[in-house]
Amino acid sequence: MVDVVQCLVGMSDLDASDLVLRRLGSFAPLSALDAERVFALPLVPHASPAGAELCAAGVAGLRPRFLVQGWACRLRVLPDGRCQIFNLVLPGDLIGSCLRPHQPAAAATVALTRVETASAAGFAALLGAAAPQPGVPAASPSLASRPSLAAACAALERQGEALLLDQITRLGRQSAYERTAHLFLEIWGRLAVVGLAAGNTFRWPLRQDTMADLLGLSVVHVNRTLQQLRRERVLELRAGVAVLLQPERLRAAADVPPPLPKAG
Amino acid sequence: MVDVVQCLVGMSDLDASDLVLRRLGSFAPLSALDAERVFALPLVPHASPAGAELCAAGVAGLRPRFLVQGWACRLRVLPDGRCQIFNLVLPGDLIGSCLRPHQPAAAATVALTRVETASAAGFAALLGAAAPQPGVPAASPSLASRPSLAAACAALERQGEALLLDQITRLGRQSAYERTAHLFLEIWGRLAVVGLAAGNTFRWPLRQDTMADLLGLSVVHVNRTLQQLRRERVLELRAGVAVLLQPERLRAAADVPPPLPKAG
DNA sequence: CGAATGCTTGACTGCGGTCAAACGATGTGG
DNA sequence: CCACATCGTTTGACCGCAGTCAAGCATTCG
Repeated sequence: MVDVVQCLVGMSDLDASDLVLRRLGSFAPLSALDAERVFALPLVPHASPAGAELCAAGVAGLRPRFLVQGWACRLRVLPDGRCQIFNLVLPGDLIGSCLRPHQPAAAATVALTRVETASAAGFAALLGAAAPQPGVPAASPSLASRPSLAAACAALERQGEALLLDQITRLGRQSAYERTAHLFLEIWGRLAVVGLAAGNTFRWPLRQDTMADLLGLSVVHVNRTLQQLRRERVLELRAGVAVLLQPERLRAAADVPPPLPKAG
Repeated sequence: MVDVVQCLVGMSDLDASDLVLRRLGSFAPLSALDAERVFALPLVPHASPAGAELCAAGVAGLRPRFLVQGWACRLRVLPDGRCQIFNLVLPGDLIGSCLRPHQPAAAATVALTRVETASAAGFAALLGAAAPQPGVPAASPSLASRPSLAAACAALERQGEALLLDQITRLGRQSAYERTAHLFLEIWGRLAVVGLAAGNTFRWPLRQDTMADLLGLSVVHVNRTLQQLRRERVLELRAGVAVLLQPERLRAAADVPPPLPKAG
């Protein structure tokens, strides 16, 4: 129960470094040295209100940042007003790329709730330092041989791409019901990694019109689909909190096999 | 007319190095030195038949390759047999990443026609030489100051992501007619960059069921949409050759503003 | 010549969009 | 404290885009 409260209230017990560390270590455990380095990063959170544009599309020279609190998303608005959300950005995720720094973003990033971000400049510097530094012989491929920060970062960005592919599959080949089920499972898993899910329960700050833009549906149909999930007692969704009552049924509905083979 | 024949017959007049050079230089012109370096690469083509899996999903340690002939795609097959194509891989495109080498691919790559690929190992090595570390440039910012190979490569991968976002927009927010129009425009532009389009005319080796898997439609409806485009004299599509009779009307239908602001 | 493959067309159905109205919660000023 | 506005959710009625099923046609190939 304490877990539930802590997770739902926010992150009062989990600071930014801890969060980032969990996120980076979620693919392959970091070495103690790397963990210490990350933990020592000065992650000063900067708050933005809901609706703020955290990153404009096409603007070059932006420094990557970590999202440490709240939810954001990347989206595009068509000339006629239609809007499509590409992916959600959750706490621990990177805004901008560490491996391709300074490249202009392909899409705008917008805060969906009040958010806090922290510059990842120090982290990017770590990446540059981690590989060639004294200690490890230069020419040796430190990327492959041991789980390093650069590898964690690469895995992070690779997962980002995999999530985009999931999104394409949802939109192209799944029904509204399947899409919705799949989305809840995805977010559940991503939040759990950074300790923001308490069992089957987690915060769900998305409005139904936002879910519509994300799932490629109309608001009305999102509502109908949620009603169905509630009626079937598969999902509980009230007051900004989601409870997955029957994850197995959700998984069966979503039909997609567990995404990543953990990979190294 | 000669152009048309050359482009439609294949690439007898354009070797692999030339192709790759055009592709890399399509974002920002390469310096003479870089161009020379690329041109000196030993690109030995390796042929695979249509249907061959060029890259399996989830397998690590793969070396990046250039596609130098034919069309391929990245796709996923759902447990129940439904199939979704994520993007097309056209001549000059990279299979696998140069900036994140050895990472397992998030999706399988399959040849749609007979294809020829050439290892990009030499190119990746060039990258290592041009910019000391893959990732953050150590001290001297060769990335930002002048258009280098690494920048070209980053732009390449960035465009790849932008195309995925386009695909998401198509599937999530556009009608069948709009999706189809948008797709033809995208491919036209991409082929033109590497000299594989003769004016409004280019090869189109896709079957209608492949287009269905790409556009998230049924074969029947792809057919109906193509019929409509033909009836309206906007598109000509016969014998594996596409002609955009009225690109402006296509653009109006696709509704998406010209994608990239050229960016640097 | 028949078989296989891919394209085309028609008839029917249904998922999901649109329009419209009502409802509940929250907030705000008189 | 209430009247009222605003915002998000909910529900119903209706409709159309696109899927499914099924058959027929054109080409290519064995």
